[in-house]
Amino acid sequence: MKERVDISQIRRKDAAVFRKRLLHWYARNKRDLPWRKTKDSYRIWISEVMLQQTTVKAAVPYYEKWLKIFPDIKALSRATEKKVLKTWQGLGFYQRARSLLLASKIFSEKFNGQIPDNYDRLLRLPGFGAYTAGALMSMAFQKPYPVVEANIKRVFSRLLCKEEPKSPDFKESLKNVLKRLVPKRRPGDFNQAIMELGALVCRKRHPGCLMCPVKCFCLAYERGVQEVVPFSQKKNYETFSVAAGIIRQGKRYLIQKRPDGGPLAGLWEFPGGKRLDNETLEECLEREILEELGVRVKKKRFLMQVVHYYTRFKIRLSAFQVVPEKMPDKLFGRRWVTLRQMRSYPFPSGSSRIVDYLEKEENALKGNHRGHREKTG
DNA sequence: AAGCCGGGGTA
DNA sequence: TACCCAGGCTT
Repeated sequence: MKERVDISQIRRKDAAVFRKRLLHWYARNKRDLPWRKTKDSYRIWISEVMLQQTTVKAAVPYYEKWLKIFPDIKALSRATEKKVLKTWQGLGFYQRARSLLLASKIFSEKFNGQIPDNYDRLLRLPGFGAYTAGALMSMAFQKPYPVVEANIKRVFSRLLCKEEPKSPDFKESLKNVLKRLVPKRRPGDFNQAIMELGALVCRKRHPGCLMCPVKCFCLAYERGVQEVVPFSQKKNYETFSVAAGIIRQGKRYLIQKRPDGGPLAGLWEFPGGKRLDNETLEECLEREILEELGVRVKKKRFLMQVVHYYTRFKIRLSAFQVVPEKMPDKLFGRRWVTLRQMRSYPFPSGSSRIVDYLEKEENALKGNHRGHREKTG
């Protein structure tokens, strides 16, 4: 019986077979994704950053929208952080957006408006790690650099039948294996082909081994353990209750910017905070409003509630309409804004659903007004 | 090495 | 509901 090829010690001839099968499969089966229609390094960069820890489906509409607003490096480098965050709103990991803006300014000022064609230089830029630098080098500049990300880790943990795809050691050894496999011709297609194989065939659950072009290289498949390699582990969720105070003066609402460095930095929200173990939600609201704004709550009315899931916990966010005993005089960077103005401010997804509610409520009021006038007039 | 950073898709 | 995703950065 023919000996299975060990992909980590692959010989030149077998490596050629592996590449050929993979690229042939890719040419016939790749999805029609917007960033695959361009060779523009800026567009490829944007797509790679958007796709960090983000599914293709979630990234596509943001990619289209982003390029309309910031079509090139120059346009991005001249944008405000507020506009950049607003465009990114809902995509998560907002540091990515800030890093894009920072790096675009560096490209404009130090690299003649171009993305440098140099791995070590890229690696020093904000938002560039080993993956993104390798992706740009191979996909935008056609240089044979390997990349290691979630799909590739899963594909190779099966090919090699290794169970620890999260350890840095695995990542390093995988890089060395891939260095010998990445071809000088079409390195970007090769890297994308493995990722596409991971997304479409070598899936996390229910891998489609029968249609896999490289199953003859796969140790997990040979042993029949492709469903349980790599091993996954459970996480536990914690729930936080959060109270938010909606304070209005005429048509304007009080909003505040989340502090730099913390979670959701730079995004805007309503005053409020987490409920402590020893207090009710309404006590929490009163305490937070007093702590943040220095005023006591005179009247409060429950408006609505949303549950929002984060990666490691979830929050139950309750919005109250609040009338304070007196309007806060020291705003410390807070702003009074109308609902129309609020649309240009970036909000976290949970809070933006409160904004949706307020808009709906205001429209309903307008509707009643018109209806009333028509009836009486 | 481990924790943090988000939101949406998925079964 | 609990998992995961074209990672980067800090401690």
